[in-house]
Amino acid sequence: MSAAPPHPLNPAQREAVRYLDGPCLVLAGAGSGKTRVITHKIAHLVQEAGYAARNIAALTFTNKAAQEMQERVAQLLPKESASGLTVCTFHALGVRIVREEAKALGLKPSFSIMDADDCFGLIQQLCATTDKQLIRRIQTAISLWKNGLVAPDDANHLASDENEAQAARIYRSYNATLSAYQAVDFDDLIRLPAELLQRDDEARTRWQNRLRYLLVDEYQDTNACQYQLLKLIAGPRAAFTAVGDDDQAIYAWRGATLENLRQLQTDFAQLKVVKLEQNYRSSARILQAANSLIANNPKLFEKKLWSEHGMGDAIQISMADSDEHEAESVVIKLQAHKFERRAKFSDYAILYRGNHQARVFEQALRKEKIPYLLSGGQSFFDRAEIRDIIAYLRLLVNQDDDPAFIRAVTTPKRGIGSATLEALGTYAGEREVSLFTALFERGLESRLAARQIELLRTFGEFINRIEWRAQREPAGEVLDELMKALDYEAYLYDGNDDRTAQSKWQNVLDFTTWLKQKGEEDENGKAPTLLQLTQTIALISMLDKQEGEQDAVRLSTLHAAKGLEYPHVFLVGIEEGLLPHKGSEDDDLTLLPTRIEEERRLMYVGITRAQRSLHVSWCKKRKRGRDMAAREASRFIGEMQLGEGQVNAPEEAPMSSKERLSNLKALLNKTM
DNA sequence: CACTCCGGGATTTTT
DNA sequence: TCCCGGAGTG
Repeated sequence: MSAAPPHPLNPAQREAVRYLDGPCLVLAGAGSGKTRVITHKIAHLVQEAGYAARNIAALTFTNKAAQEMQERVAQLLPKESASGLTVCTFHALGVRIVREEAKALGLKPSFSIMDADDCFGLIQQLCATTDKQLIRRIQTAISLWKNGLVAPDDANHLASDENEAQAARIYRSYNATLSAYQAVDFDDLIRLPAELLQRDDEARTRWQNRLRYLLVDEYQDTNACQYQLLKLIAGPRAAFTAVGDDDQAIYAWRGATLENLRQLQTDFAQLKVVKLEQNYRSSARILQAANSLIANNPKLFEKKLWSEHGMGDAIQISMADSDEHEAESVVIKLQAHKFERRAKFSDYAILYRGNHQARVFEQALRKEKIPYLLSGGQSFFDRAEIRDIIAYLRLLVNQDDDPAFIRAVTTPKRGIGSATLEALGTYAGEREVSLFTALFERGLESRLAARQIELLRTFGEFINRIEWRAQREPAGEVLDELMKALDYEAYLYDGNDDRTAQSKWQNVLDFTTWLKQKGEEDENGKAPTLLQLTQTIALISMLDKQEGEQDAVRLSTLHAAKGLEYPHVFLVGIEEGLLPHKGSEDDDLTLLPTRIEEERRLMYVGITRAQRSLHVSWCKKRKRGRDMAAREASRFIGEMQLGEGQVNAPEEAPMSSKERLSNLKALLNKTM
């Protein structure tokens, strides 16, 4: 995803952009300019093919990708002709459809969107257990079922053991509870539109006429449900372009299925396949290694990346004595390399399999006072203070949203505790109404002390008053008033030390500022309502103040590095058991028989992030309990087929720092 | 009986 | 880092 290169589209790219006679699959190798193809194709559709921008939708998986695409389209198309263009995530399109078709789906337009935490809590309630492992397992099972278009009944039928049967039962009541809350989960945002368009001819035609051309990014990451939705919207005209790379499919564990790539060919016999094989990112040697590695996977489509860049630097493989030694050694090499190349810290990335592996590298970098950025990090919208506010927003929009009610009514503390809520919950359950509705009912008065009733109703009336205002005033101002009325700032200072309270309050202010700004801006000139804002917020995870400018080494998981590129890459911990990860062997009774292949693709993704230099390392021993366990180099290192002269000799370990330095010097001489 | 403290272990993550 | 579980303490 580099900035648009100065050269014109290459022949394959041009073909992909211009082909409009039917469905089109673009197999875009790593670094082959896929974003460029999508953005140019949008421009082509508008400027050459006579499509109105409002009839075109480009779908991505992340907000970040959508934003980047949006920006790059803006560089190609004048603002007027891009007006009404849809560039958003699958889920954002889903919200739009669910909102407009709410009635047909049995939902109020003010439905809530539950995030993973809410759903976790919900499942916890339903199976009345505190076993987090179990809850998580059920949660992922439900998600996989939904993504695979498996209904609760089917899940029950397919259940092979009691555990699965239990999960299937919970799946059913989970859906029922969501309906009662007037809420949907993330998976429903795709599933509900897909089911609706399947059964409702009129709605289907309407959306088919509205979105007359679809472009799908990262097609290899789509799940069955998303493919279904795509097919339904594309309809018989099948006017779409899917862009993806089967070699970079690394999300099978999340429900994505390469089956969708295969099926594209069977579902659309007239499918045009265009391969983008010229890579604009990496040196030839890096591509050779990547090609050799991935050649070990069975091929869906034959594809071989090449580049016009020179051979470039030798790929380095090194072995370290321990994970600490590996970190130290990587940091030393990085410093020397940076000095030698006069590079910036931000030219370097250290990539690993699991988040926990970052720790030793953080320590080593800190010791050397090297600035670094840790990818991932907790999402802005997951912070407690932000979730508090969002709970209020959700409650203002949808009073049936019980999870939001519970969070709001207990934050800040207003003398309503678990006992009161339990009584309220029992009563609401009997009456089959939401907690909010129940609190105003006379029948509740026999169940709770007068004092508790009073507290609850005070809260209820408070929400009603704000809601009344929220319907006629801008969201940002209502929110300011709300914060003041809650004395939320004082609440933060009450429960935290000054420093954290201050930063939390700052987050709240950032959030309200952001919300106010969102409340104004709108390409069509009309401000989004509180309802729209609240539903949008649910889909945004990261506040996109990506500090891309900072000169700092990037630390990232291989998964999170997908789509990014760095001049110099260190792949660390490349050992059997870690990559491929243990438990990825094919032999056990996993649902997916292709785990090793996915691990290999993960390695492939790692290698192809590198532009100029690649450094692969592994540890001979790694801390395991009290002592060190022996480890082996990953089979993937061998599969890279590095010839003589392409690899520097593995560094011997253990070494003293002195030895290491002299070794390093030798290494440097060799490379120069 | 409950709470805290320490040590060990760890897939991957978005919406 | 974070989370979980076991042991030790009040």
